[in-house]
Amino acid sequence: MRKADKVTVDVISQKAGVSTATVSRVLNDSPLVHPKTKRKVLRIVQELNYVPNALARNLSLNRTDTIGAILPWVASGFYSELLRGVDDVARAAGYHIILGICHDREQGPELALKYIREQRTDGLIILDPVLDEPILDEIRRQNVPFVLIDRTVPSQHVNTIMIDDFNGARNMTRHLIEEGYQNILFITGDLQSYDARERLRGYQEAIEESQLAQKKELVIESNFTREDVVPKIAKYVEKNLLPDAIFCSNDEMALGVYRYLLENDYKIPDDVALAGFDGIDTIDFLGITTAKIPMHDLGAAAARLLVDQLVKGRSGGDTPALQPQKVMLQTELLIRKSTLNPKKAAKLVENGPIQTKLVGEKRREPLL
Amino acid sequence: MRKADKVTVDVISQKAGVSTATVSRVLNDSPLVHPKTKRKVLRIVQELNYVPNALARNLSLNRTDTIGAILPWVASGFYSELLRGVDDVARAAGYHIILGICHDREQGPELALKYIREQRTDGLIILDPVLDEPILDEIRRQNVPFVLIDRTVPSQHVNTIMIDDFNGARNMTRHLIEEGYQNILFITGDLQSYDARERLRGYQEAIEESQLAQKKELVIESNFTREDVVPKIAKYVEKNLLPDAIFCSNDEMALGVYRYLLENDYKIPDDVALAGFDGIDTIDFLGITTAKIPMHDLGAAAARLLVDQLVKGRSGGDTPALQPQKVMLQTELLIRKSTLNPKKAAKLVENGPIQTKLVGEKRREPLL
DNA sequence: TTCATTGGTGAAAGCGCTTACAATTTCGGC
DNA sequence: GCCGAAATTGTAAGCGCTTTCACCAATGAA
Repeated sequence: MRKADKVTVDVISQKAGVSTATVSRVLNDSPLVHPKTKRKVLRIVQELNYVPNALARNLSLNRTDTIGAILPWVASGFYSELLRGVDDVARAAGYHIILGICHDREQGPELALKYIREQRTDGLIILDPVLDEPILDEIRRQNVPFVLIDRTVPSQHVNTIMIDDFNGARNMTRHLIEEGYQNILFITGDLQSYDARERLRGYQEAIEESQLAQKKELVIESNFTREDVVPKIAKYVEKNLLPDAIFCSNDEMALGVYRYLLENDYKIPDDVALAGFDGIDTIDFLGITTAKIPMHDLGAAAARLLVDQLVKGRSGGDTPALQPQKVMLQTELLIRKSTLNPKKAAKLVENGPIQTKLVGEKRREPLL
Repeated sequence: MRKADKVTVDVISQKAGVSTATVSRVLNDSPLVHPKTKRKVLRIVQELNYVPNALARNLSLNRTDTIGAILPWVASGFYSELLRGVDDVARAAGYHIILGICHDREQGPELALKYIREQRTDGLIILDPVLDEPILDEIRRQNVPFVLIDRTVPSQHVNTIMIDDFNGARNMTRHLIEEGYQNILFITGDLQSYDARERLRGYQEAIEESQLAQKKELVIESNFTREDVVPKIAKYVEKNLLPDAIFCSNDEMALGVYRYLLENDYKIPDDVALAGFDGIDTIDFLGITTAKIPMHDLGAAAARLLVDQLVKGRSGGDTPALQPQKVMLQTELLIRKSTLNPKKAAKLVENGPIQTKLVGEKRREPLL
C-alpha cells in the first residue's frame, strides 16, 4: 500500500527532469546548482511533499545525527531535567536523542556498547556512576566520542562533566556557620561514592577553616536513603544534645530528618536548622535550604561538549581532535527559612517558606 | 583511522570463506544454512567482534526498530515515569526509543511528522493534549502506526490510552462522602481540558448519587496551577464558612491549598480534609490523599499497543491489521491521613503520615 | 547408472541516498 | 566565430546489509 506512493529521489529527479545527483545537491544546499534548476526541483519536492529517508542518507554519510543518552533510572524525576538539558542543545545542533535507560547495574554498559557497535549513534552521553574501567576502555576503543557525567575517571583523556560537590558542601557549611550555628551535624551519603566523600570533605574543610574556636566536627555516616537515616538521627538525638543544625548529604535524607524532627516537636529552624543537597521538588515546597544541582545545565553542558566534538569530527579529518575536557559545574545555594537563624533573622525581612534567596555563587548562565 | 579496521559482512565472509549472503543468513538465524558453516561463521564473528551496522540493516529491511516518543515537558518529573514505562516494554520487544520533546505548542506535531517523514521511526507514541485534528489527519495519512496518550479524539480509528478521570474523581468524592464529609469543595482544572471536565463530572456524579440529603455542590473554577488557586481559595474561605473537605483537581493545586491552610492555622484533616489528583512526590511526602495516575502503566500500555501493531505489521501483510483500540486505565485511590475524618478515625488504627492505604480499585497488575 | 529432489550456497540486485569524476554547457575575451 | 575556463549537470560507484533466484552437490528412487 505504501509502496506505490513511496516517493524517493528518483521520483523527484524523474519529474523534475534532472538526475538524482542534482536533486541531492538541491536538498543539501550545494552551491553548484543553478538557481533555476534549484527552484524547479524544490517545487516538485514541495508538491510531492518529499522528505529524504534519513536511514539512507545516514548510511551514505556514515553518520546518524543521533546521540545516545545512557541513564540509570534511580531517581526518576531528578534525571528528567537532565534529559531536557541534553535535548535542548542536541536538538539545536540537529541531533536526535536515543534513550538508553539502564535498568540494572548490568545493562548500562551493555547498552552503550551495543549502540556504538551497531553504529546507531554518533556519540554517547553516559551517566552511570558504576561504570567500571574495563568497560570504559572498551568504549574508548570504539573510537566514538562520549561524555561522562558525574563520574570521576583516572584517565585524563575523557570528557567529563562534574558537579562541584566539595564547594557545594563547603559553601553550605559556611552559610550555616555564618548564620551562627555552632554544632553542625553532618550526615554523609554512602561513602563508597565519590559524591558522598566530596561533600563530606567540603563540610570538613569549612569547619576547619572557621575562625570560631573549637568547632566540633559532628558526623553521622549514612547512605543517602531515608530509611537508613531516620533511626540513626533518632538514636543520635536521644543520646546527645540536639545539634544547632543538621546538614544532610542529600535531600532525600533531609526529608527523613525533617519528618523525624517535626514528629518529635522540634521546630525548624528554631530548635535546629536543616539543610539538604540536590534540590528536589519536595524540599523546595517545604522551604528547606539546599544546594541545588543544576540538572538542566549538567545535561546541556554534556551535550554541548559532545556536539562540539561531533561537529569538529565532521568537518574533515584535518582539524585536530578537540582536547578532552573536564567541566565542573557549581551547585546553587538555595537559602530558605530552614537555616535562617531566628536570632539573626529577626533583623531581616520576613522570609516566606518558599521564597528562595540566592547566595554564594551567582546563577550560572544557562548553557545554550 | 576507523576506516582501516571497519569490519563488515564482506570482511567476515572473506575470512570465513563464504558469501555475504551466508553470513547474513547466519546472523539472522536462517534455518537454511548448514550447522557446520554456521559455526565457522560465528567463530569469525566472535573473533572480530563483529556487530552488523544497524543503519544498513534497517535500510535494507525498511524498518528502524525504533519508536518515537513525543512528549511535552510540562511536568518534568511526572512524565519520566511514563517514559520508563514505554522503555520497559519497547526494549523488551527489541525497539529503541527516540525522544521527541516538544518544547512549545508548535513543535510537537512538527516533530512527529518529521520523524515519520524521515522514516526514523516505525511508530509513534504521542502525548500531546493540544494536537489538533488536521495534524492528526496528516499523521494518519502517513500510514504509520501510532498511539495517543490521554487525548480524546473524535475519530474511532485511533489507538488511545486514556485515564479514567471520571471514575477517579467519583471514587475520591465517594470516599470523602463515606468519611462523613458533608460540604465538599471541588476545585476544577482548566475546563478547556478534557481531563478537567471529566474530573468535575466525576465529582458531580458522586455528589448527586449520594444518599445524604441536600448535598450542596460546591465548585471553584481554577486552572491546575498553584498561583491561580491560592487567591481563590483564600477569598472563598474568607467569605464563606470553611468547607468540610477540599478536593483539588490536581496535586499542584492541592499543594497551594495545603500551604494556605497551614499558614492560616487550619488543621488538616481536623478542620478541613484535603485531597488531590495525580500522585506527585510531594503530595506523597505530606500524606495527602490523592488519586494516583499510573504513569508507568500508561507508558507501558501505550508501548504494548504500538508494539503489537508493529509486530503484526511485520509478519507479512496477510494478517489483518489490528483493530484500533481504546484502553482506559484506572487511577489508584491513595488514602492518607489528610482525608481521614477524625471522628471516624478514632476507631481506626493510627495512620502515620506517609502510610498509604489502598482502597477502591485494586492495584492494576503492571503491564509487561 | 540416471534423474528428479532437496538442502546449501553464491551472484547480484536492490534499499534510498551521496559524491567523485566525467561530460556537457555557457561565456568572456580574442 | 573560436577557445579554454568556469559553471552545471549526469553517470555510476559506493554506503553495509538482505534476499531473490539460480546453481551445485548430494541424496534417494528407479
